[in-house]
Amino acid sequence: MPLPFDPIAEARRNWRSRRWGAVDAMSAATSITRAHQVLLHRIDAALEPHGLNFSRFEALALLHFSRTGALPLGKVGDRLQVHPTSVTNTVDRLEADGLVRRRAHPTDRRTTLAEITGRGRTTVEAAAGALAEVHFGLEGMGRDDLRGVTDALAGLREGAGDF
Amino acid sequence: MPLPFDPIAEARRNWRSRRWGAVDAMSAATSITRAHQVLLHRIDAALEPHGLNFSRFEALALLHFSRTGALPLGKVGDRLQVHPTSVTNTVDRLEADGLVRRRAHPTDRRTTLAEITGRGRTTVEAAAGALAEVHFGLEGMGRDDLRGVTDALAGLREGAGDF
DNA sequence: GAAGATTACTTGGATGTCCTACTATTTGCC
DNA sequence: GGCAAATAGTAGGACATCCAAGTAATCTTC
Repeated sequence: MPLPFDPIAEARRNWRSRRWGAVDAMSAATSITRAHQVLLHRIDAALEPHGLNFSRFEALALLHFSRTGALPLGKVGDRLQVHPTSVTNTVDRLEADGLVRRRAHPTDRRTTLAEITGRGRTTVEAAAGALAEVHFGLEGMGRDDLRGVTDALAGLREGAGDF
Repeated sequence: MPLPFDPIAEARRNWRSRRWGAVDAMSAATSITRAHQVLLHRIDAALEPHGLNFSRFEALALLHFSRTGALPLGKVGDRLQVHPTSVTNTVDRLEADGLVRRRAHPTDRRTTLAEITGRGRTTVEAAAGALAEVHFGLEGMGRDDLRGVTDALAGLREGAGDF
């Protein structure tokens, strides 16, 4: 059951009346936090029938797109912007499910490659279809809003040193 | 060290060439996910000297704003859009730190109230200042972008049944 | 060419979130 | 009144993420 008011609009009023400052940033940060929560829930629900969550889907898609179907774990972490230990965890699970295989790097024995399997490829294709069907949990938003949000946040990502 | 390209722009190219669909939604969802990660990290870093994380700060601010300084735990969860068990966990920690106190509801014995303490109020005031100083981790974004993002995501939140 | 620094990955531990299931209390309805 | 249904909070468990530290291999530099 919905609240009878927008909680972020209410927070704006409170912040303003206390003169706490950065009201627009507070609103945007809170909106992004909540949007992320809603999105992740919807996306994971769409992926659940395929045995994936969003992290594992992203890793699998990255391998699927790669030239040879295999990448060093470190590269996966760089591209998905997650901690090395999270990559280990993600690949552990993908490997246990038979969607990915660990392989030795041909020349650098420090490096482990994650290689997508045939089952990994069919799974990620089906999962991508499921995500597209639910519009990544963003069903209600129009193209202009989608692009507006993406563009506005690109500056943030760049400022964070992503690219 | 930054990537030599925007990973989301690269993902767009891959999705388009595979005809996976919902490219704009994919870009927006991925942008929001990453933005959330960056934001949360910066916000928690700003709050760390005050012994808070974002969840505990939000709960504390909500109590601080409330008329009597006390709210049922359930109301806190509704307003912050978090699971009841997360509220229990959050209040456990705030109580252990002496920033909040559990009290019995005067008439409904099922209900527990969380009441902010004097130390809770001084802490949340200081923490709010720290957050405003770093613009909630959104330093680089202008007012128009901040408002644009907030407005665009309001529809999503409403569609999710928040209000 | 050998020692020290760097890089790649994993392990173990802390945190935080959610879900399911449970107890206690109150409300609704006949 | 009394009993079923709903509500409030908590405990226990699963899962994902990060950090710190450890091992192994490679690179750098003199």
